[in-house]
Amino acid sequence: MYFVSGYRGNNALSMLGDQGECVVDSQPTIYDVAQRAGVSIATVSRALNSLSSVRPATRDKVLAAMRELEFVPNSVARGLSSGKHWILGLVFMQTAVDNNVLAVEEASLLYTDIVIRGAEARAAAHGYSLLLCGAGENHPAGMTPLMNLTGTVDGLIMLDRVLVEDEVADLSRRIPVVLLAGRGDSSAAITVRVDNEQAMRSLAQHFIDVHHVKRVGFVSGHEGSPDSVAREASFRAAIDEGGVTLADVDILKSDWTSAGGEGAMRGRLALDAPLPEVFACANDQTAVGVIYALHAAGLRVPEDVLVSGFDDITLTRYFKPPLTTIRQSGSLLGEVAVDALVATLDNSELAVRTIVLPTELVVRESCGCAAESESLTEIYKTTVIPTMAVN
Amino acid sequence: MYFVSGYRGNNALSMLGDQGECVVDSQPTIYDVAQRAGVSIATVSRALNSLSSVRPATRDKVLAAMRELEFVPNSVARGLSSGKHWILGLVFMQTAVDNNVLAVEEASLLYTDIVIRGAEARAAAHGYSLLLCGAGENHPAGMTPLMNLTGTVDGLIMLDRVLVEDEVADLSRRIPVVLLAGRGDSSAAITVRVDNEQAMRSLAQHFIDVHHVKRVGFVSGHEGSPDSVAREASFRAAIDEGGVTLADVDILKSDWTSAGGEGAMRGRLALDAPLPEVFACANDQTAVGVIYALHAAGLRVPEDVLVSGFDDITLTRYFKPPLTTIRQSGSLLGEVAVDALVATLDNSELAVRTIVLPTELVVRESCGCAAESESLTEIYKTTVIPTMAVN
DNA sequence: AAAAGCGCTGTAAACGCTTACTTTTCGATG
DNA sequence: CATCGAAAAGTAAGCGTTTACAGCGCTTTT
Repeated sequence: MYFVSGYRGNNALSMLGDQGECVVDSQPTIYDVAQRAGVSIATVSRALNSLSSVRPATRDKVLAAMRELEFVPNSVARGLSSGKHWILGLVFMQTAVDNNVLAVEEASLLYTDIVIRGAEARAAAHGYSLLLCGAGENHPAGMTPLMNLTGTVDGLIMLDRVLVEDEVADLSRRIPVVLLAGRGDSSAAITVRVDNEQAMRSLAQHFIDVHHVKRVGFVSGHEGSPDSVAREASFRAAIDEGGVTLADVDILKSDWTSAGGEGAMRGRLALDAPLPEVFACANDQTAVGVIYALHAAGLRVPEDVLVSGFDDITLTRYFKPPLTTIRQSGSLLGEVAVDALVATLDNSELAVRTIVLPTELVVRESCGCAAESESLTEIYKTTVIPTMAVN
Repeated sequence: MYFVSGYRGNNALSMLGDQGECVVDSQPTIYDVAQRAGVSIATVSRALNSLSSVRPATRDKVLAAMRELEFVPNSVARGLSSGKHWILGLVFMQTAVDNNVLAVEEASLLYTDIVIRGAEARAAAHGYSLLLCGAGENHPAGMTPLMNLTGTVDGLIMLDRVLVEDEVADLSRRIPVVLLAGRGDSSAAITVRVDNEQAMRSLAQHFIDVHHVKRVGFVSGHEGSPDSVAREASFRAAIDEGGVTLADVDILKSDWTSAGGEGAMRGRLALDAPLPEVFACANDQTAVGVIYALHAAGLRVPEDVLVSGFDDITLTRYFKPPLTTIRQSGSLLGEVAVDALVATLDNSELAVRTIVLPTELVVRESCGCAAESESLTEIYKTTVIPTMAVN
């Protein structure tokens, strides 16, 4: 039996009945547990971390005391002491949420959210929580909040190039950073992205080889978004190779949203110039808006114009016509990002600096293929996914 | 000029060039700043918190030192010391994300994500970050991870009744909790929810008064979900009052997803019993699936059967037919939840324990109203939103 | 039987900050 | 110019853990 010398604890279970109200009284600490179990705080800590060298009998005593006191370890204190926080940060573009709520709710939604969910699930599997950090127009303060996270999270995942290269480098000098949907040329961080090149190439080939189009159009995502830029460039490249026309007038600027796609197409229709045979859209929502505008103008899809999307969000399967699109797995993207980050955290070294995920062309009716071919998905599996030690 | 007595710092700017790699060396602390500025750490802390009583000249010296050292305050240490973490936790139902990724990606998506985004934006406005914590089938560990968060976050927002009342009470004994989409009967926590009753009542009235239906059906959300239960009960009550029939065979079980809605309707159609004139669905995705199944069976909407949704997610506006639905603002829900939580954190006391947000009936074509009436939205504004001190 | 080794456990010093309390500084006053 | 009081700055004690190091009681070795 030992006597704890510098005992500081003060709150052996003060569980004053169940009065329902939120009575936040100070919680028991390892000092309380130690006292009750008749051991030192070091032993409590060791038992807590199921570390080596605690005699079973002692461990049981400690565990019992913890149970009796309803002890919950303070993860902040653990974090301060050990430098490990078990929290991963995820930074994403958060478009303005103001009074005009409903008008903007959709922007870039869906896809980003699926990534977030994939990341969360995987993080949880590794024992981490996910700290969300929106960035964008209505999150003004710039780098400061991100820098402050630096002491809270163990690593950072950044979606959609929220920062410029220099800022990423600044950040990654403090903690490991994984970039999502970047262009893959960051020297400061690991990059995980989807194979936009192969995706747009297969789409272009499909249009050319199967539907024999001679003239195509493209509807972009949000200006400057790396994914949008990559998709446009890759599509153009493949189209050029095929000897098909992509006129400037047929490259429409949108913003990832249905409303944007609708607006862009209305604008194009107003020009009264002859339309291309097909519009490839930077994502599914845009395609939905584009088709809506075409319908409104009395044009049929795919009879008069072909349209394709990107992402394969679930809902577009239920559209009329069902959307031909590129399937990419957002959750996989999030999962791989987390795996890469955790691997970095564990090994401090990763084999590859860039991971490219495969896509798949999903042929449905909006490109003019027959309804029966819906389940016929031509698969263009691409790049290697480096196997990473998971778990 | 002072000499710091117990100086512990050790890393005056060790910014070894820019070698791009992630070199995580120990960061400067207030001790380093203090030394460089020739003051004590207390003064540094006070300058950092722009607290009273720091002479401008001194403050400038300190700030300059911080800038030179690229000092970033360690928020974990601040949290441990002050008990304030500037992090809010948000717990949500995370449906399985496994190999069968694409099949399940949609479930409960969209709406929850909008809530999350609203919460994040508002939290950021208050200076807080959002810590995401998924719960559900693939997040096994039960209460433990939530309890552990207790020392990390200042408060908790829980979506969709992830926990039973007892568990909520356990949690709220440690930190303030706000419940979302609950039934409003928790004594342990503040509840924020949408006015399902008024919503379903106005929908029922519309069907009865305008479309003179005699027999209706309902397609539920995920079993046991409080929102689904509330919507079904309210719809039934309003329908009963109107003297209209809601037969058991016309109450279909679904799960918030399009696939679920489609499956449920296929099952109903297989019965070969006469259909009701209208199916009210628990959310928009379900309605999309239901319409899909009806179309597949050669039935027209709204000519043969009327259909309505709930949520007013953006994409359903672009469907054929455009969906009649109940608009609720997910981001508002998230924002109000955060406001309520922050208010609790500030005042330790809030006027109301339950906040009910209004909904709005949005009449489009799927209920049989003319296309022209699309923008004619009958507004049934309901309950009071208690004005909360924001900012 | 003393020395050495090993397995547990205790002590105390971090971790990086906030803050109560104390001391110094400085301008104003008589 | 000494005195006083407020303002500014310093000292040190936490906050709740982890962990290096030390110590104690055994068993094993010689």
